[in-house]
Amino acid sequence: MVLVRMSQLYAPTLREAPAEAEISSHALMLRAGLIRKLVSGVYSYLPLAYRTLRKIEDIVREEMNRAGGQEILMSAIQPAELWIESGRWNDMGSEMFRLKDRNGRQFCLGPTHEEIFTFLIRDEVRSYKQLPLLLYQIQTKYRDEMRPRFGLIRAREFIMKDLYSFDIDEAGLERSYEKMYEAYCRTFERSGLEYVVVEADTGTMGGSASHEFMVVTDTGEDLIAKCSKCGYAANIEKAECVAPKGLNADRVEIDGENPKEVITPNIKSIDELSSFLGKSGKDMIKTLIYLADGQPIAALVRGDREINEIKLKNFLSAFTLELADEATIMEVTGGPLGFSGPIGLTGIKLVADEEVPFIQDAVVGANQRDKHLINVNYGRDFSADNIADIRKAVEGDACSKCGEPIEVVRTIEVGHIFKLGTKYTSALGATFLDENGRERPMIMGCYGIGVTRTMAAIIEKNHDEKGIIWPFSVAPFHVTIVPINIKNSEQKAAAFKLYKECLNNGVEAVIDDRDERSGVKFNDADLIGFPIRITVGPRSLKEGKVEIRLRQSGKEIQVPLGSAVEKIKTLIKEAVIYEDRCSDSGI
RNA sequence: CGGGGCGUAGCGCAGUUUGGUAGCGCACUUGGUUUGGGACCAAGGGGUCGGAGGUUCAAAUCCUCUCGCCCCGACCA
Repeated sequence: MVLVRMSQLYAPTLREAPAEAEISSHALMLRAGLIRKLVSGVYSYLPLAYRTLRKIEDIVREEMNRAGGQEILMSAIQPAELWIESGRWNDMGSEMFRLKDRNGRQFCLGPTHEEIFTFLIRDEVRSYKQLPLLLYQIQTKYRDEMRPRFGLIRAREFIMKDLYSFDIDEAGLERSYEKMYEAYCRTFERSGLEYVVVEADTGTMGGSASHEFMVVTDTGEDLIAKCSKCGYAANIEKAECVAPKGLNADRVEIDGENPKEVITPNIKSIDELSSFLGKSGKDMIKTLIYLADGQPIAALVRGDREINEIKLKNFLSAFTLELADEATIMEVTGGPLGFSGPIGLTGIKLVADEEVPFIQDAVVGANQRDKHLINVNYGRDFSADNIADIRKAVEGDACSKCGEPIEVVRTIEVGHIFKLGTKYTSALGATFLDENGRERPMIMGCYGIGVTRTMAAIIEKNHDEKGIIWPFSVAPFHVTIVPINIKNSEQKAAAFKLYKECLNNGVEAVIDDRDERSGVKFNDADLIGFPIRITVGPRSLKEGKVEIRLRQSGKEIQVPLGSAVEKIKTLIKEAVIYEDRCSDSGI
């Protein structure tokens, strides 16, 4: 190991955070000299960051290998042909960085690698005897995000571990998936990250099941619903809502007043309608006109609810779903935007949320300008073609598993695992011969961990007002040795002696040999977040001692110079015992 | 892509309303005094004011176009 002197280390720290950094992890990575931005969403990883990234990668690597994965490395450049074969050349849209070679042949910078992994194995793997096969890489991915943000949380270039499993049947996929699930848990535990696993939507990846590994933090981009009682957790896009009970949706005993027109001048939103009529949004039905694969449909939810477009899209089995423009609304409903309602809507499919039939004497749009209808009841005045769970879950909703109220919290997605099935293997012709000599497509799974995003999430979860607090397992260095005054020969000699001893004992250390005031060095140490700081100063040195301070707790102890390294080794071991235990559990 | 904001020294900002030829703090260099939680004194270096065009005797400042960056939204393995 080489001497690392703070005076030489390229870790330019900043007193003030650049104005562009909005969240702690981003600001701290810039301030602590971990990263610098090249362009929007593209960053350079400086020595401290790169050391941590390699540590995270090593943990990932160990866990992938343990689970039977074999590491390979593929190019970031991929030919368009394979994406055209899978149908995703168009599906990925402008999120894909595309380029052409000198002959005009089209390529992309890989946003993900299902196609080329499948291509890699399709001609070589011919027999069930070669399966299961788990291949992975840790590599740079490119996505031209429409809105990069939060530093490394949503970048356009990022490091990712992606593993792909190929199995002979569903049972095999199930086993591979379980292994990966387990490996992910261990990876994040070892990285010092608290996480929750949630059920997730499979999105454009396709496939039957999927789990996301989420880190709960106020600055996260994803919302999840979780139940503290039974532990059920799901991405908000996926979180099921429980249909209301008690009332019978097919009730016939409605004998109140008939629907009546009311004049609602220029009242378009539920809020406006609510204050105009003095009624709650709960007593209204919101009717939204969507284009599903280009065909207009009407979606109905309670006035105070929001449509979950993912649920609606999945329910309709549509490829695309978007709100209809005003012209389409006029054409379909006969009225302008803001006055749509279910009564008299003909020729288009009506999908109502499960709550809709239970709204009594509801307010709905009249499909005419400035008019709404009151006293509207489902079953008597209108009915829907389908009733389905299409609303967004909200805080306090009943848990779909146990009925207790759910919590909605913000999270960062650090890992995502999918059961893909045969979507890619069929499209790309990755087949094998089974025991009976029959040709079958392989059953595929894919499993991603955002390495750079994980680093950001670790900081997001482990910092205070002074800076980063690295968990031992991913800290760029375990120890920083700080001589109070480097010009004092006694301190300097003691500090370097200690430092060499650290190196000889495999303790990862730096020495802050800068001719700075102690305050500057202490503050930088806190900012960078070394788990242990050893202060070599006149106070304790006159008794032959040095001070060991823990970043996490702020606890400080004095130990004789001669036994400092032993003490540190013990401290590191204690922090690492947990990792060992974790590594030995399970399999 | 829609809405909003911002581009002036490495970082944080003032100056723009009312045009007159660029400034503050931190950082940096040199010398000195200091040295246990971001020292002090002195002397310095560093900016085609994002870019292009225009108006004007004169543009950081006014006009037009353009590029970049950030935030909110829509989107997303």
